Amino acid sequence: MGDRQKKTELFDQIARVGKAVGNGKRLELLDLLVQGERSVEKLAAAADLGLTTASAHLQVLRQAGLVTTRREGTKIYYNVAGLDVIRLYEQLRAVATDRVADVRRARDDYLGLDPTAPVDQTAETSREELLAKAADGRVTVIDVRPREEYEFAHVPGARSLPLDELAERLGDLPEDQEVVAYCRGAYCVLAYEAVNLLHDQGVPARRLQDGMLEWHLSGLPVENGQAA
Amino acid sequence: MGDRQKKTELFDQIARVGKAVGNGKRLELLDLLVQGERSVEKLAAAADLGLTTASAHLQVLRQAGLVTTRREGTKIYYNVAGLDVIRLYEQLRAVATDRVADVRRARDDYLGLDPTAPVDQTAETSREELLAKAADGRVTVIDVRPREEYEFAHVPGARSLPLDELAERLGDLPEDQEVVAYCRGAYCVLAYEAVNLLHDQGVPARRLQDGMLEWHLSGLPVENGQAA
DNA sequence: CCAGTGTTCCACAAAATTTTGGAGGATGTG
DNA sequence: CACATCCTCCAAAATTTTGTGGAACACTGG
Repeated sequence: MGDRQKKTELFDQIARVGKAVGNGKRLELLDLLVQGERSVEKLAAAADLGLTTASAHLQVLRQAGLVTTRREGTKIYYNVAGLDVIRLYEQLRAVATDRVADVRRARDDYLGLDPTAPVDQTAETSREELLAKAADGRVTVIDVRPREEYEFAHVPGARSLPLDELAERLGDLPEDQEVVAYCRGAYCVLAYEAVNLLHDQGVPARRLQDGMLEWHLSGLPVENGQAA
Repeated sequence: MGDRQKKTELFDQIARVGKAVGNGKRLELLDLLVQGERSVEKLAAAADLGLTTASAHLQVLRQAGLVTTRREGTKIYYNVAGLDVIRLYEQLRAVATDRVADVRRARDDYLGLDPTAPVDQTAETSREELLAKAADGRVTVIDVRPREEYEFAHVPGARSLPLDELAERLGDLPEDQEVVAYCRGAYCVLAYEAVNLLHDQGVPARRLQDGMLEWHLSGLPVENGQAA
């Protein structure tokens, strides 16, 4: 009971899961999968990887139990294994952001934020605030992610308006109503860009704090299916 | 905003934290540190590592922001950086246990459990049950970890009775009262062994569900300091 | 200031992971 | 059945990580 060799074996086994999240590309794949299932082909393209390399990384994630697969015809769709995996990913991101200055720097750089500028509180809406306003119909919520991700899961009542199409479909938005845009999560640029675009057009717009990932983890309800 | 290179850089940075928990020996070190601060020397001995190897692993953990150091005279004590790190560790362990059959096998093997035998529910006490009984003074709670760990943090009202000393100090236990033993956490063997030993001596004993790690994460109060 | 202890830094060899291209398997289509 | 598509498996090359001694460094006590 409890000898050296078995102890090492146990920790090595757990480390397999750690190793799986110990590679930037695999985290990127996981980040994509959190938004919905995808084929190997799509994942490879989105993460800028060769097909075989992507496949190899996905095998590592699969053997660590973090993702599952589903075959449909000739394609194989990958998916995160469950909410616990999303929680692990989020916790990893939280620790990284809170504890490592380089991570914050890289994030600010990626999001194009000026770390010296004070955060503009009025540009963000909390989840609670959004729910309250949405109940009264006082706000238009737009999901600026690609349509497939919207279809997989979205904030109840939100409309799909992918960033690509936003500029040409400004007319679809109701007049004189505040717009709240959201995207994948805390590290997603789409909503930032959407809000900038809307502001340039004189539309009063705000960004939802974080995004779908955190909405999910908060245990808030989610809708799925085709756009209305 | 949001170009390929910066995205890769961001995920690679986050992966540094993932890599840190992607090695069995580092997990073992983390597991020790969760129970309290320790010098490099002690850590190396406990994890069965060379001094320089242990030091190297600790550097990786430190650069990932998972542990902090404190100098006291000639020694350097390592410590986990915060509750968020413990939460990450626990989440990793939970996912590993739930999602990977090999992890469960390794755990059962390490703990000496028979995976085919039904779990003996009566052998375990939940945290809630323990708190209720402890309030009435109907139970003797013993902490069977090494004394330093007890001193660093323990369940309020528990007595320190390290497994090493248990056999010779049976007389210290009050007669005719149930004994509940606990140790480090779900993967710690000490409490299992303590309960076995007590049963052999005819003492009615049970094991606390999980251990100090989970107690901590449940947000329950903790005491520290010398043994009473 | 010197000796001694505890720890980190450095450099090298060993081991593991990642990438890549090609072969091969499963499924669907004409 | 032949053929196309999508993906996995395999093996070799490129890159990282790990383990291990010795040198260097920081602090303490004399």
